[in-house]
Amino acid sequence: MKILIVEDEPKVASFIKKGLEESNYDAEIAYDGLSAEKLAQLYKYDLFILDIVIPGISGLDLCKKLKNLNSNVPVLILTALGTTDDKIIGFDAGADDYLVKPFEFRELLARVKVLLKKANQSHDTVKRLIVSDLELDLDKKVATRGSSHIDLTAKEFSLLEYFMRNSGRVLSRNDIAEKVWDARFDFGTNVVDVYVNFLRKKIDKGYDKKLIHTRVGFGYVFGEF
Amino acid sequence: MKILIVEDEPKVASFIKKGLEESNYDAEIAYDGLSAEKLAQLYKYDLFILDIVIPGISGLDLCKKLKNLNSNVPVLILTALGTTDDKIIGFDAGADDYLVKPFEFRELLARVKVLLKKANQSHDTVKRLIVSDLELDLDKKVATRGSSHIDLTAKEFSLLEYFMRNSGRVLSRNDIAEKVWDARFDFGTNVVDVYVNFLRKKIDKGYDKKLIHTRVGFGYVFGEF
DNA sequence: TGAGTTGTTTACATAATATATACCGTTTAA
DNA sequence: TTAAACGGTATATATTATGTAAACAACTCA
Repeated sequence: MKILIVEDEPKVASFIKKGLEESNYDAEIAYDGLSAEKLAQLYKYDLFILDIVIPGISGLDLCKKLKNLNSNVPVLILTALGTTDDKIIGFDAGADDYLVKPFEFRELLARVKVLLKKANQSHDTVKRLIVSDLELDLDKKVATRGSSHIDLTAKEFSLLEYFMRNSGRVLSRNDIAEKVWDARFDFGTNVVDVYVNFLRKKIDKGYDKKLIHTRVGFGYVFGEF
Repeated sequence: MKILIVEDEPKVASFIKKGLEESNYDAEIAYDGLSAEKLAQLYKYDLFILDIVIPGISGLDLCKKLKNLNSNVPVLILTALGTTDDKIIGFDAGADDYLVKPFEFRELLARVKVLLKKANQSHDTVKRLIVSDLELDLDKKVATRGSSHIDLTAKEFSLLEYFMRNSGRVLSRNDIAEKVWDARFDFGTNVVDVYVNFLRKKIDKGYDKKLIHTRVGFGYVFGEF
């Protein structure tokens, strides 16, 4: 995770950088608006931390420019300007969060984590999928419901993964066959039904709250109800 | 955009509710943890605003539960507990933002806006058709009128979808039969009438404003009148 | 290599549910 | 007033889903 810190006070900048690096983030510093902009054009960052009062352009204008470049990258404004008016202006410039100096580093870290988590979710670096009390470990290829481990075969696993990644959405047999079995078009088989049955036995049997639901005429939905 | 406010102080709760409604958000209040949980299971919210100190379970536990239900829905913690430790605990519970009372409403609004923007961006695969107070969720294959869920069969669903996509236009039985039943030409059957009847029972029965109207000699129109 | 094991798919009987039809009473338009 | 159009319901038919068994395939280890 790459973070760009835009801050003209060297002491503050390196304090933040060190702290972030201790938490295994990859942090860089730009001491003015112009170099920040150039860096942002050259490299791909996952988060910007901006001071408002910086040499060159204002942090707010920089924020707008960065958002123009790629509005998906979150911006956290970190500044001494703490009135509500300041904050509103910051948010209007496109900031995703606004933290007032002086601040405790732990809070900054927590907020950074939240901002990066969001970006990640859409970016698919997730190691585990969680729906209700069911957890699917994508590395270990096992599921856990409540406190009991559930072993899955390869097909069961990919079916469950597909279900969990699309929980709450009704999936037709065709959708499922396409994604899990790479089947082109309607093929005269009931593999999907059979595997749904297998999964139910392993995941839902014995539990009050069922997670696999059939929508007659539509397909299946995964999730709590 | 539907927001659930969990706050036991009636004054504070309704203050927030009014403010949000002035900005055209659809806000509801739960005065304790248990009812909040139930509401969250029944309805789809786009944001939760939680106080930590509430009757029933703690706001933090509630936050965890909500995130388990659907981690995509953002949670903003709004509380009087303002130490950094409190905040860290809040973020650890899965909160997306943490605002300390007393606060200026404008700041809350700005933060709410940011949280909803994000949710929309990443989660915009939810396709819904909306006509009047009726909503058809194309992913979940359910309709919602006012706040009550309506289950539909496959044929009912595709008929309603056709209606909603062509609301305000008079649709002849032939049009409908062609699109929903793939029927070529006039066929000696009354399926369309029967299914319109089924839909009326599920959608219009008990409501003052009917959405399905018959144009004798022409067909049907869908929409408010 | 080949017997045993496990995983995957097919086939089919049974059950659940949706859909279509037929019918009759009611409303509508001329 | 009358014929056509529509609303509503019961029932038969067709479709869709479940669960089991067995066939087939792939992989394991002596």
